[in-house]
Amino acid sequence: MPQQSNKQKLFASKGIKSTKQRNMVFDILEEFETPVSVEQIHLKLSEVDSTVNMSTVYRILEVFVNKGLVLKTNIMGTNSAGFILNRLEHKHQLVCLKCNKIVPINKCPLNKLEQLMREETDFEIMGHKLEVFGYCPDCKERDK
Amino acid sequence: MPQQSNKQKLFASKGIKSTKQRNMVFDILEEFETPVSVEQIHLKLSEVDSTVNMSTVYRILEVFVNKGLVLKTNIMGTNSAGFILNRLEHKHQLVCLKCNKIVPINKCPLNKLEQLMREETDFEIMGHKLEVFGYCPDCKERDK
DNA sequence: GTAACTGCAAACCTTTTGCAGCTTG
DNA sequence: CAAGCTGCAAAAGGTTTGCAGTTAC
Repeated sequence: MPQQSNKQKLFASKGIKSTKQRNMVFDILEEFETPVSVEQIHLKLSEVDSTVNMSTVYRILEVFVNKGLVLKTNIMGTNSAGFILNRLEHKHQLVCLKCNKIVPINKCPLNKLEQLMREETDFEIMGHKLEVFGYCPDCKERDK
Repeated sequence: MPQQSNKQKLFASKGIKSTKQRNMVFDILEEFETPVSVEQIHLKLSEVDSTVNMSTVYRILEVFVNKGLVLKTNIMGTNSAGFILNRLEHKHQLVCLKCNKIVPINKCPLNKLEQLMREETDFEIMGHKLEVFGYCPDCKERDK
């Protein structure tokens, strides 16, 4: 099973001990292309194993973030954190400030910018997050 | 005093009633170029008027956000919201995932992208937020 | 076998809310 | 004056932590 072994290699390469819980959380993260809340992850986990504790999820995500496997952002319109796998490719979002509707953006002019910044600042760049704010057609009309 | 009157005009144009507290919060926001937490705002307020309540600050910021005067994001590495004036010009940041060091980015290739999105999605676009994540030179070395 | 991970329960911090009194236009 | 804003105190929501028991290497 090469899938399995890829994940194990990834964990090993980052110095992350492999546990049942960490494997499950990672699998869940792989299913999503937009940021997921801890609650969502915990809920999905519960379907398979209802003994896994919320604080365990928090701790696992903290490890993943520190090792660069996952990016932590926040979920628009809430006070909770959102977590997303730090894939090489990525998605951007256009977010309505009023109704929180989300429209994906399919263009990304930032790869060149990243390269430029790498050279200028000597940061090791892991990824980026772009959010564009505005009012969607519906809210735009309703409000004025 | 033309400054003052500009602010009043801005409030009026958005249908925001002018109060002592709102004026003070707005003035504080003007001092910052990166997102500020509610606590920071409340602290600064206290220096001038220690009777202003935290919940008032929250409610004022909510109004400002709903009227498009202010953008709500989050402060990296914390669980608290960050607020920043929705200026026409804006700044971007390069954030170290490890030590949370922040380096400003002086290039923004996104104005064209905004225009493009406006046409494609019919959103009324108010602004955008770009965060680039990585490890700063110091942390990059320290860790591997 | 040992260091690291997990579950549980409690603590902590941030944000929201109901209500009574006060301010602004 | 009326509508809307504010202060206070309490509740709600999200996240972190200490500890004892368990698991991965």
